[in-house]
Amino acid sequence: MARKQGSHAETTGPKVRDAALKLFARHGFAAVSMRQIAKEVGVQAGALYLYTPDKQSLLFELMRDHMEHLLSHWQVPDGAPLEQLEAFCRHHIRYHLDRPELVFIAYMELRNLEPENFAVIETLRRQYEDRLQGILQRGQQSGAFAVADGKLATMAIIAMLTGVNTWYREGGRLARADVEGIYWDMVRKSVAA
Amino acid sequence: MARKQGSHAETTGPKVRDAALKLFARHGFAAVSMRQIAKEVGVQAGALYLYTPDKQSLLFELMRDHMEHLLSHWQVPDGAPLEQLEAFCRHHIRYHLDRPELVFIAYMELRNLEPENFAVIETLRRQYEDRLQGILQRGQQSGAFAVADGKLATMAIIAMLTGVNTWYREGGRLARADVEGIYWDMVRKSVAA
DNA sequence: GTCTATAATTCGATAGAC
DNA sequence: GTCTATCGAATTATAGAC
Repeated sequence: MARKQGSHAETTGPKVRDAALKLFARHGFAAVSMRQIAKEVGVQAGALYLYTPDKQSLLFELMRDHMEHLLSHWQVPDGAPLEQLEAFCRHHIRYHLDRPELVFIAYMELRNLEPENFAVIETLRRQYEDRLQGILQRGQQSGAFAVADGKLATMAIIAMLTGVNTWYREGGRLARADVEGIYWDMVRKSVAA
Repeated sequence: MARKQGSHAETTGPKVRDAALKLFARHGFAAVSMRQIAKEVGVQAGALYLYTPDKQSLLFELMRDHMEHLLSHWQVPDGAPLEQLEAFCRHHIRYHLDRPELVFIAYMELRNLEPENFAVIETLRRQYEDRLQGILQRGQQSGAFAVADGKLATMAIIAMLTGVNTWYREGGRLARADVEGIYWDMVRKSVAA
């Protein structure tokens, strides 16, 4: 417990990732130094390079894993477009409220990605948007929705829902279930025929 | 024209502000150096300090001026809540599409403000949100709107509208007037009784 | 696997010449 | 009002001891 040196590969790896997540979310990628991350982990700066080739990879892997998990964690269920849209909205809010730091980084640090990394993240993000756009499109065709422009409505709904992370605080006036329900009600009405 | 030295106080001051605006928006406050700004302006780094006491003031004054202008540029008009809400939405979109860089900075660089500067900007932002919340509250009381939670609806609408800056590109598929109209239609329905 | 030490750059900000 | 030069500190990343 008191030793300052030794082998901790299994625990230090995740700790580096967690420290980077926390500090990037709080201060921004560019404002955080490798020494700050090392201090948070409890090692010297040089030791970080056993777990990441460089600072950029630390950011990219956080964002890529987040987007891939977002995509694999939820699929559009069978059913009517209205039910699919409700499932999307509720899942989006729940997932984003559960991971405020990852969500924040994924939206704020795009410009700090090197071009090839940026392209990867953008492709994943586009896949997520396409799921919602597909739901809206099928609802439009079936007459369940009245959406003047599918792409605009997709971006509008995602922006509206993701905004929950800017104001919602645990233990506040509204419970999570309330928040989910109220957002869903607004989305439902906004695309209603 | 070819001289590299001399007096340019009247032109250099605004150029410093414009260069900071452009570079902060593109790369982020923390990632931009005073030397980069100086290069963009066409002076040496030392000369910047004739126009700003430090880098932080450059950021703060951009954000403060933006928020103050947003507040003074538009007031809630007399009329029914529905008309007020339409005016708010259309103005918000128009104003934000006209100043994408300032809007981006105002939303992204809050965490790079020193505490006292942050407090000033937050107060201004809150004033803007309160205008919309007031409109929704009066509409709720008059029966024009059905809003389950005024604060949530305020944040949802602002997030949805501000999101236009993430995807809209001049000369694209939709004209500005179309974008305004479609967003307004979604907002109107989302709070409809 | 972690440490210490350091190379090579870059940073914000200032001093003083012109 | 601008430039050059520079201070002092911080940066990413690496080398080599243990």
